[in-house]
Amino acid sequence: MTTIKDIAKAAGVSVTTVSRGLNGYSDVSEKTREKIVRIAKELNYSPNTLARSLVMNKSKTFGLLVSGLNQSSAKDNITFGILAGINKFVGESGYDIVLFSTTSTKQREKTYTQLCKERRVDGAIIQGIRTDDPYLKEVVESDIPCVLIDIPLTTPSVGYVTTDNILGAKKAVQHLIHMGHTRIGFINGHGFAFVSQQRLIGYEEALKEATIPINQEWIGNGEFCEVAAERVALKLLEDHPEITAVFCASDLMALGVLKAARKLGMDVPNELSIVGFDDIILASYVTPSLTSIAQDTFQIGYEAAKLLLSILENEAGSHVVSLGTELKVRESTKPPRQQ
Amino acid sequence: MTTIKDIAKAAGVSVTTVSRGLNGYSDVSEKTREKIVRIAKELNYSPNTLARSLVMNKSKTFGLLVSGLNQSSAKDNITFGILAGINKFVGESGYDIVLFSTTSTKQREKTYTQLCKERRVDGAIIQGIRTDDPYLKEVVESDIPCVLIDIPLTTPSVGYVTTDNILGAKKAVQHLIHMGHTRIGFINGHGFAFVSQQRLIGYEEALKEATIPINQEWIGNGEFCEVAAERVALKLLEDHPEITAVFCASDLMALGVLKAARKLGMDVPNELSIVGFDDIILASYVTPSLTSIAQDTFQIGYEAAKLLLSILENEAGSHVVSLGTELKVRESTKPPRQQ
DNA sequence: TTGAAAGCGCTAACAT
DNA sequence: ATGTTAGCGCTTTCAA
Repeated sequence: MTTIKDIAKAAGVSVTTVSRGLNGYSDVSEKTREKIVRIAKELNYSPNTLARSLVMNKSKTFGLLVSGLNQSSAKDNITFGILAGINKFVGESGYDIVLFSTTSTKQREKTYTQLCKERRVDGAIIQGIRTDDPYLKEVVESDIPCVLIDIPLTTPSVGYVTTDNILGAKKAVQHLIHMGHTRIGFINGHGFAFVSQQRLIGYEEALKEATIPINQEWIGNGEFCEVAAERVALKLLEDHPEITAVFCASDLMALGVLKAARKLGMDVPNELSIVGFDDIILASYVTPSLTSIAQDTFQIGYEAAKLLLSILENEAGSHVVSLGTELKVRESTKPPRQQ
Repeated sequence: MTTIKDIAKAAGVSVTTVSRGLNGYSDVSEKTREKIVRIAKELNYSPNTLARSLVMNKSKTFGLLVSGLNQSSAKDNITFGILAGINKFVGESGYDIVLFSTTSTKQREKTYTQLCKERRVDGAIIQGIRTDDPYLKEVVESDIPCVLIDIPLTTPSVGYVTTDNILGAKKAVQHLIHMGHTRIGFINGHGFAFVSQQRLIGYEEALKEATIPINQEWIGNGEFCEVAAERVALKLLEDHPEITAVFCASDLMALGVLKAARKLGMDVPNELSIVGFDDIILASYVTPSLTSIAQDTFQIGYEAAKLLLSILENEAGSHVVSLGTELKVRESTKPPRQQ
């Protein structure tokens, strides 16, 4: 493996000069610089980023902690979208990404700070952890630059990217209200997800503004999981046949509700309207296709990486990025039948 | 940032002893070892893997070159599955993953070898490149341990993981033949994909074995792309109304063919049977659901990482892993109508 | 414009 | 069982 030492020897200069020449410093004569570059090429030289990072104390690396990089998340392409977005920005910026595997219990023994310090990442992006995750405390306490996705937390070194979940949920429920629904159920995720808290607020606000009373019995938690949502919806719809529409905090759960409705012999959308959230690919392909609140996961990832870089470079500016949503009206919603 | 030097000072021993103690060498007394570990914990020490990697000349890192980590690959979750599989294995093995962003043209200026050498990865996994990609030549010429996905190439340091695409394609076509189809079209990917070459062989073998003549005019290339496949299928089905079934080298393309059939007013499966490949999530959700040859992308990723580790550790054994497929019969295939 | 020397944090011969 | 020393490949004062 060629080193700058080899180049120095071949060029008859010192390693210092080689280093400077290769890094484009001005204080090296054009002639020697050219010579150095030529020899480096001849010798097929590649810089050793480990050595460089060690001495420069920065690695040009982002650490990535994503929870959804596993088989069970294949159906909702959220993690993938975020990953792709991060990848895009990072490709433009000269950084590389280290994927921390936090899936196994073994790895979970390492703290967030350890993970970052060991690999000497310049910053981290965290997605998919619950608000009660111990990592979060570390994120705040350490001064490692970090961008959280969907967790509202800022310090001088920490920012976050999220979607306007309140407004998104509101749009969904308002869509139902405008169609004439008043008895609207809600299958939320779980209380430890910030997005769930927000979407609940949006749900409640929409109802309040339409002076529709909120009925706690019509609200359930589906753990962001298709089967759990199906189970919860089954009970909800059986216990409360008055419900004419259900808003779900994720499309995956909406799929579960769809199954529940089918089991109960309820026609969607004629007897029950369903609105999802996320606009996953499946939403437009299932039958009936799913009305949903679209969020741009690719953009979320892209903005997260961008924000991290700006924090790293001490740029002034907000540490918060909030993205919009879009209501996609499809076949799963319809005005309620006249009674 | 705490270093072993700090620990050495605090413990009143040399850095060597600290290093040995922390790494569990036997030639250090239990008493001092305990002391060292205790102090390390007190000082909140994290090893600097950069320094360690530099001196040990290995980084406990796999480099990942995947082509499909972008927005346009969201519909087929192949890249995601592979990524998740790799992630699983890697999480169990103590390695970490560096995602090389090869999306941008800028990055593309760096050669494969440069990418790997700069980051000093111990090995690489490459997915989604074409057989005419210049990277491939480098993979062979360099002695960096590498596992290719779906590209049959072995050297002492290179292995590959693939699916039995010949048999897979054969199963698909045989399924159609068994149903009574004899005029079977084929929408392949493109000639620079190994899997396409294999699937073509499988298609031809199945026909030959059934003594059905091969008609080159019934074979087209859809570039593994939904819209391209739709276009190609449109022409194919118009020019050759005798065709009663189409085998597609990917589900995404099968979706395109489905659209083409719809445009031509052909009912699937009554007037046209369609078989796809991959068994992506969408396959079972579209209407009509898609008969498909399932391959396990998660397993591919897992096996790739596993194989790479075994190559790294100089384990004897084959450098080739070939996985099976499974025919999933759904609604898009049916015996041809009697004429 | 160039070079000598120090040092980033760690491991590993080679002593003792 | 422990310490001394050298060195991994690089950048960066400081001096010339």
